[in-house]
Amino acid sequence: MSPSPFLPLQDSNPQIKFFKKGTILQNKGEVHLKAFYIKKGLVRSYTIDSKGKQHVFMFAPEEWIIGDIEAYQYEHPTELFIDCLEDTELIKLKIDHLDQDQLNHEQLKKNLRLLGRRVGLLQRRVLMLMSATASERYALFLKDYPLLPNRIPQYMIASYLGITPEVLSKIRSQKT
Amino acid sequence: MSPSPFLPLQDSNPQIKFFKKGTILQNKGEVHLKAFYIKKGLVRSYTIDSKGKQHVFMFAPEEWIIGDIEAYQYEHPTELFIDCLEDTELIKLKIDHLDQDQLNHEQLKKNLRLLGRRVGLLQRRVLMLMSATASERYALFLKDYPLLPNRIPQYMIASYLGITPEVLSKIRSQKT
DNA sequence: TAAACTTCTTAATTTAGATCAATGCATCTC
DNA sequence: GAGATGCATTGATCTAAATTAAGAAGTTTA
Repeated sequence: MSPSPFLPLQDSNPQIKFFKKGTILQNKGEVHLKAFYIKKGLVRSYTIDSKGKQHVFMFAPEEWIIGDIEAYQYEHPTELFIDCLEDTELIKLKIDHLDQDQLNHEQLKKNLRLLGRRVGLLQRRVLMLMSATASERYALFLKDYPLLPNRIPQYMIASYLGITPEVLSKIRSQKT
Repeated sequence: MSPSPFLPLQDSNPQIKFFKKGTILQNKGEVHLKAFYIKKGLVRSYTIDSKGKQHVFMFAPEEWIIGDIEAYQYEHPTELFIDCLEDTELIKLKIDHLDQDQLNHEQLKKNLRLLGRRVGLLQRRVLMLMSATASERYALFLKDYPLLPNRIPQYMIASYLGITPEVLSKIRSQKT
């Protein structure tokens, strides 16, 4: 797993919430968005395209933050669903905690580093999607996230990589 | 064009530099990275993959900032080349101006918004690369960047969209 | 203005990966 | 413990887009 992000703003009294596997935390079309800091468990965000197909945008295991920064920044309803892949403990954050006035200097700098890393991750993902073959994509995924494959169904990994589950299955069988 | 970013840190005495079309501003493998604020002209970043093929990562016209945040954040040599597509006036920025200590509260908040928008742009790009057909990609590009097509050779637009110039040519001829 | 590059277009061929379909296993659950 | 549901595997097609190739315009340069 890549170097983990961190909590951008400690609520004075952060409330940990519990959710069962399968719970939907955010639906497409919602406007007043939250972000979620994952204490324990595994969460994912995804879109559903015009043909009804799911595309995994990201996975968030322990210590990650997940939310829709795009919708927040550009002020429109979210395209992303967010749901729990495992029983999960998390802290709800207001997404505008990123740049709120009351934040102090240190907290703002933390958030900058957090966002910088996210930009970096996305840059690598874009370049991968533009140039890598199916098996190169899987190899990169294993390198970046060595621990996740055991916790995530393969068809979701395939979706994250932009390939079909059938192709991923074939790649894995060839690798033996 | 999407809402434009802005200068994250005004140097007390910013030095405008001039470069001719074709000038390379950054080479793959460089370590002490700059970012560039474009006053006038057009600049692009791209990678070259193992088969020698170019992939355009982004275009930066007037008022945009371009650099390699990924390499900066993860502290490794850059994968990105940066060059001028037009004669260009720009201001060189230290890339660590993003989160440097001497920045005041307002400047940090500006930088947060800047990075937030970049995350948003990249999120949309990832989802596009995962789900859109060649002609859907071109349609999205025209919507997001209505002014750029006249300034950029088509084979570079194709590269940005992750398709071949031949396919883009066919799409454009059908659209008439 | 001739030669040399660039860029775009068009068409024929190939291919990686998608789609479709059938089967085998686990796990739930009633 | 019988049926249902969810997921992985395998193989047979299909297809969108890549590759290859060649020529037409347009631009630079010398």
